[in-house]
Amino acid sequence: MSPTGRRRYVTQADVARRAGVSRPLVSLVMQGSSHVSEAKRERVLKAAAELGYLDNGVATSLAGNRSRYVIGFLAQSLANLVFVDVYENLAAQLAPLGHSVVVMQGGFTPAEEDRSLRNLVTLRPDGLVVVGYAGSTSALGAAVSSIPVVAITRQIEMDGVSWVYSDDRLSSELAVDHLVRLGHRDIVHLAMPADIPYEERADGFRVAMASRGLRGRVLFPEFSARGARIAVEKLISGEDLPTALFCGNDVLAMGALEALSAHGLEVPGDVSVVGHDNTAAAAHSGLTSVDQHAGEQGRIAAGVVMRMIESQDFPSVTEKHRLDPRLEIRRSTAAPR
Amino acid sequence: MSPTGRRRYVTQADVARRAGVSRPLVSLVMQGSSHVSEAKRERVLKAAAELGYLDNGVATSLAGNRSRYVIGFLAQSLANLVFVDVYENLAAQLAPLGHSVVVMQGGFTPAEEDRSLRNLVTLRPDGLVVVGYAGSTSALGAAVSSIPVVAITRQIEMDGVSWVYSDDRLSSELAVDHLVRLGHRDIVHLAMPADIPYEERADGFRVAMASRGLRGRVLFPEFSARGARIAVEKLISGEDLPTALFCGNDVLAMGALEALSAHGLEVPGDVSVVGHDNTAAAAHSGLTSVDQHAGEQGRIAAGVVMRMIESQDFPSVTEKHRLDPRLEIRRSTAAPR
DNA sequence: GTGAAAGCGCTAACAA
DNA sequence: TTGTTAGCGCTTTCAC
Repeated sequence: MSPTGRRRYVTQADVARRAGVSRPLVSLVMQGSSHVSEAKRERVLKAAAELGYLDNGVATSLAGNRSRYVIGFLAQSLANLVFVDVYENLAAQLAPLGHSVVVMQGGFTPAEEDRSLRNLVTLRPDGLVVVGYAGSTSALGAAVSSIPVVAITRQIEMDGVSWVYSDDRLSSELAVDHLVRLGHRDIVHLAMPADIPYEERADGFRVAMASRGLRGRVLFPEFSARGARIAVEKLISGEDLPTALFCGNDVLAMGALEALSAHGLEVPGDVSVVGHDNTAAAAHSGLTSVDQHAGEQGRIAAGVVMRMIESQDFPSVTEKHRLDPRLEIRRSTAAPR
Repeated sequence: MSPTGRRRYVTQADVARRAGVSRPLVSLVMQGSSHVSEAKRERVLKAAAELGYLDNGVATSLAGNRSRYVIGFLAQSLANLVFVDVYENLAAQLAPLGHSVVVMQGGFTPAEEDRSLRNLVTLRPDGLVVVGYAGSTSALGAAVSSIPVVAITRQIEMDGVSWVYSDDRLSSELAVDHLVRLGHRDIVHLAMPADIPYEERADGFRVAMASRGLRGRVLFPEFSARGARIAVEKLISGEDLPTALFCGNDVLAMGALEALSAHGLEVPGDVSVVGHDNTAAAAHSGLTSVDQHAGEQGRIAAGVVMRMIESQDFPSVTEKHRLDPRLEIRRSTAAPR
């Protein structure tokens, strides 16, 4: 025990001593090098097991390891299941290869996102995946100058940044098309905040409505289920209720459903509701929702980071992937009365 | 650019050169030491900003920094909002102090949990918070021998491990008491899997029922909303439906609600349903649910890790916190018909 | 208040 | 196949 009371982890030096070999030899064994005699390899492995050796990724990283990567994952919010979906698929793809992904939550303000990004970069990950990034591009630029970055959900045009993106304008087009075909003409869009970069969802809605000769109303509630609930309650009490609601994401849609049911209004009888992201919440509540293939985006991102990390001439090589969303129709949408 | 195409991050040496000071002086400034002249401090800060210096937590950690901690957070599942709730409160508590928390997802099998734990420990965090830990205690022991660990949701009696725990037996007692008072006598418990350590929830249910002279049935569905749905469908088709369902957590409860509504059964008219964790999902669907104060657990854990890290004689000092859950009553429960 | 020197645990040339 | 020697970027004595 050291003076501070902290115990030391077992190091490769400890293992080497016990196995009666040199220190670097232990390193070779740990990296799975094939240039080690079977006898020594076994001695080293045995000693390591006996001592309870746990490799020190910090030292490894400092020394410049190039075999097991750690990927940083910056999620705007962990409370939103789409992001978790992306993460799980990304991690599942990378884990079998021996790489790990560490997560940090950003936030909804650029300041929070910047702070989290810095904290994450401090760990010197070999690559970065950001999803729903709302931070400053300058902060991203600083990271990018040294490691590969892939942005999900945003098309960030920057040297060294790849992106995987589901077409948000098409999302809105799909939702509007579905509702209009059912016979709706008065549709309100509960949008994501304008300051976090999902403006294409709202723009797409306006365009989709306009192209059909309809005028769509766009509301910007506070970004939470509660905010959506309040916004919808205002519509109800103002007798300004449309026949359909298209929500920027499922979280907002949940709030809308709550408000509607609290006021005795039926879905889809009185109001049809469409969400976005097709999360578990949507499935549970029978919500029609736009699916942006979050899992697939995570899987694609895994491939992209790996290729970027191993590319000989980063940051000049970037990839851009655009996916087409699709609509999952459930019982929350029907023809208006 | 190095031969591999990777650019180098700006180091303190670069900053020192530019500011015309020695290398260690930059280190002092970065740590906010007060033993630096104002003039040099400014020169250093200016140079750092111009160069875009980002501190290297890896090197810092290796060198044995003791001022900004990184806490590892191992969550069984990020798709379960209770865990996210714990994380957010923990992080919110630590962030203002300059510490950061990195997240890794474990899993539902000991093997997965062990692997994630190792990956996390590899980053050499200054402390560890595990929630819903289902891994082997030996793997935990290896980590624990060097850093403070606090377990949430589990009472792990081990040297160097503190815990924060909401009384799971009481949870079941609260749920059963509520339902029995309403007049229910036939209650089924959809339990969490027996192999991940939540057996106290099921045990508590059995005890609570027995003490009232009732025999409670306990089912172990596959651990997912889908598993619960299938289990409840089986009850329905077997005409074996109780008047009330107490679910091990809200995810299972969501599945139960789905199955019920799919078969035209009313909640609470035909069946009352109680969940556990009082997540956003419960709030959205009007589900009565046991609240285990997840946020509060996260906040407490933050204090505990900090005290343990700064304790002079870790691992001898551990703390144990037990909370009393409470029942949040919503519209999913009522007297049986 | 500031600089010089040593070392954290590991990997990567290079020799042997 | 193995050992030797440096050095990653930082903090920390310890002198000055």
